[in-house]
Amino acid sequence: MVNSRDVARAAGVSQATVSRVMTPGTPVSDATRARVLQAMAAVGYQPNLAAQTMKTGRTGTVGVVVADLTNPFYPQILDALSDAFDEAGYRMTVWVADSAKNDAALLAIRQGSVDGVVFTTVTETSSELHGALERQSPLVLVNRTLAGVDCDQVGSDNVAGGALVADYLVRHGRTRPAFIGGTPLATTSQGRLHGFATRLAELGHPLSPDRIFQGEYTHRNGYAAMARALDGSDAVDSVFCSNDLLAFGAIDAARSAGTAVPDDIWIIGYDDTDMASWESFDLTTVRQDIAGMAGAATRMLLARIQDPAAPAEQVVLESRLVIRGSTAHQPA
Amino acid sequence: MVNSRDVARAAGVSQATVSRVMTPGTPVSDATRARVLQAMAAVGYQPNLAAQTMKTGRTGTVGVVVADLTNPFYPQILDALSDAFDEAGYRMTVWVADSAKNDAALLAIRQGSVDGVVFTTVTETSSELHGALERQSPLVLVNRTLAGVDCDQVGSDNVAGGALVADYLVRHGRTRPAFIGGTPLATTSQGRLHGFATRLAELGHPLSPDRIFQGEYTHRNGYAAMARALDGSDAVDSVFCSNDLLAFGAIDAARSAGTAVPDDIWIIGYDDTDMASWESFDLTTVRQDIAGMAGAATRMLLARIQDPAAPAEQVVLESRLVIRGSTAHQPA
DNA sequence: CTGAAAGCGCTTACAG
DNA sequence: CTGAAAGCGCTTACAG
Repeated sequence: MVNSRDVARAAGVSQATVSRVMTPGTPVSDATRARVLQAMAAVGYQPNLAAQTMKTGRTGTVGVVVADLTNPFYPQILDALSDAFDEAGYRMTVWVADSAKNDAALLAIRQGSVDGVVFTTVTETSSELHGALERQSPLVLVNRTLAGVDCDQVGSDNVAGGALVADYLVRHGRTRPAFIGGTPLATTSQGRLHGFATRLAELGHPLSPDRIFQGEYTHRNGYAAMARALDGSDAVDSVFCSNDLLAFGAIDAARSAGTAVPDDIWIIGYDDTDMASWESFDLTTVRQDIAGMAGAATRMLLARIQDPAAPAEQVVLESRLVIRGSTAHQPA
Repeated sequence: MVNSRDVARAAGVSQATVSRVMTPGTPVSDATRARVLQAMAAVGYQPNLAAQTMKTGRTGTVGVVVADLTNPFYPQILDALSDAFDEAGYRMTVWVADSAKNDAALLAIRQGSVDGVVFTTVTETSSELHGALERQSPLVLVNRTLAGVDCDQVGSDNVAGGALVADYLVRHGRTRPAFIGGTPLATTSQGRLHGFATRLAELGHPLSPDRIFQGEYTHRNGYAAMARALDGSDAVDSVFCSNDLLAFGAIDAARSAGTAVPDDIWIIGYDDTDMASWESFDLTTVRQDIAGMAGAATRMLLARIQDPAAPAEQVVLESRLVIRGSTAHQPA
């Protein structure tokens, strides 16, 4: 591998001058700069990142932890994060799924292989996480957030989102809804259920416990839960799924059972992933501003890397209901 | 940040000894090792990766370039690659989409920020790629491959896959098929079309040019192409889409147009992504062994990193047709 | 504006 | 088995 010393030799300058040419804001004469740049091109020089990192303490790489990529929400947020970090000139190391990866990402900060980490999928307050925060490791929680934890967080108002759905259903006379949720460990699913159930109760149509189904955020579970909901003795007239993936499964189950959507049953999802608007699903869903979440997370992480001691920021994005064909009514 | 010198001080040994404790196969007495390990734990030591990289020339990180994550094929292969590299103890830097990212990944090898790169989405023979190969940069092409390029490649036999579909359709009397393909730049789509058209001609039912539709690999394009195919004056009785995502769009278009699948038209995809088996699509498709591709690519890249000068290996995986409800017949 | 030199935190011959 | 020392390839005060 050719290094800055080789370039220096070729250009007839010192190694330090080569380094200065690469560092914006350092004084180098135009003539010298030109000679060095030409030498760099001639020998095919690329600065060694490990050496730069060792001197500067910055890697130019951030970490991102995503959950299960079979949930289209994660590819979409990963895509948006990729664009944003790319724009900022950062590389992105990705850890996919399973909770052990959260700790791997935190370890990476300590080992100096990333400058900071975005978590899209925190499920609980681990001691590792607390340790990282005490060490002022730059990290941002996006999507799944943790109440009472003092760190940068970007989420949407899941409670309000759940309430939105309750309002909409009751307003249109759908007073016997079921709830199909993700794992209770997911703070997103918790919030959506809470907002939904609370508002239903306020409106005089409390959600009965046997109409609450919870499991992993998978198509299969959405399908299975819907099959059970349709099987129940008392007729369910609508289903609120705590994400789109579950709703796709629910729609498929309804289709298999010969239950018409929306004639016999209304189905509502959460996220507004690209697929929600596909004709196969045409899903009414609570829209999350995925690109907005990614943009805010990126901005916050980069700011945090600049100033690890700054006060933590919490961003809550608004969500809104997008009405499509899996329910029959336009909003009032 | 605590370094190995701090640990040495705490353990009452030299810094070199601390380093030896971390390096398997180096002689350290049990007593010393124990003292050092205890000191490491006490001070919360983590070795600095940039320093290790500078000495060893290895980063322990590989790069992966994926295209558009809205195509479920890519999340699936990314997932599989993530598992495989994780198992091997490597971190994974991901570049998402657009062809400029291929060059960014090649640059990363030269800068020493990754030890090697897996490309899932090469579209053409760029000079950058050739330069990288001359430099013996460790890289593997998976999924999209390049004939005549001397480097490690893992693909499936797209020509045979296309022929498989032609055989199947003609055997069941579907002799007026259309082809909906991805961008002609994608070697995958090229091969599938080639195999399909060639076999159709051999069977006496040549594919007419006005029944060939090509565009980006998106749901929208699958939809639009199907709409045009259904609109054509001469009746198309079947459609072969060069990936599942296009086929999902095609199914949605048929659904919107009131064209029954498979009664009026048969639809076949390629990939066998998870979604292909969802009830909404129930898609007959050519199955690619995605996990097998990822496993082979990982194995080959790690071997290449060990020995950059070894002869290149080309792996071609078999594909097979998975019959589902978007076509009516079980295989003969 | 430019060079000589120190040092980031490791690994690894070289002695002992 | 262990220590002292060199060096990986940069950045950045310190002189001039």
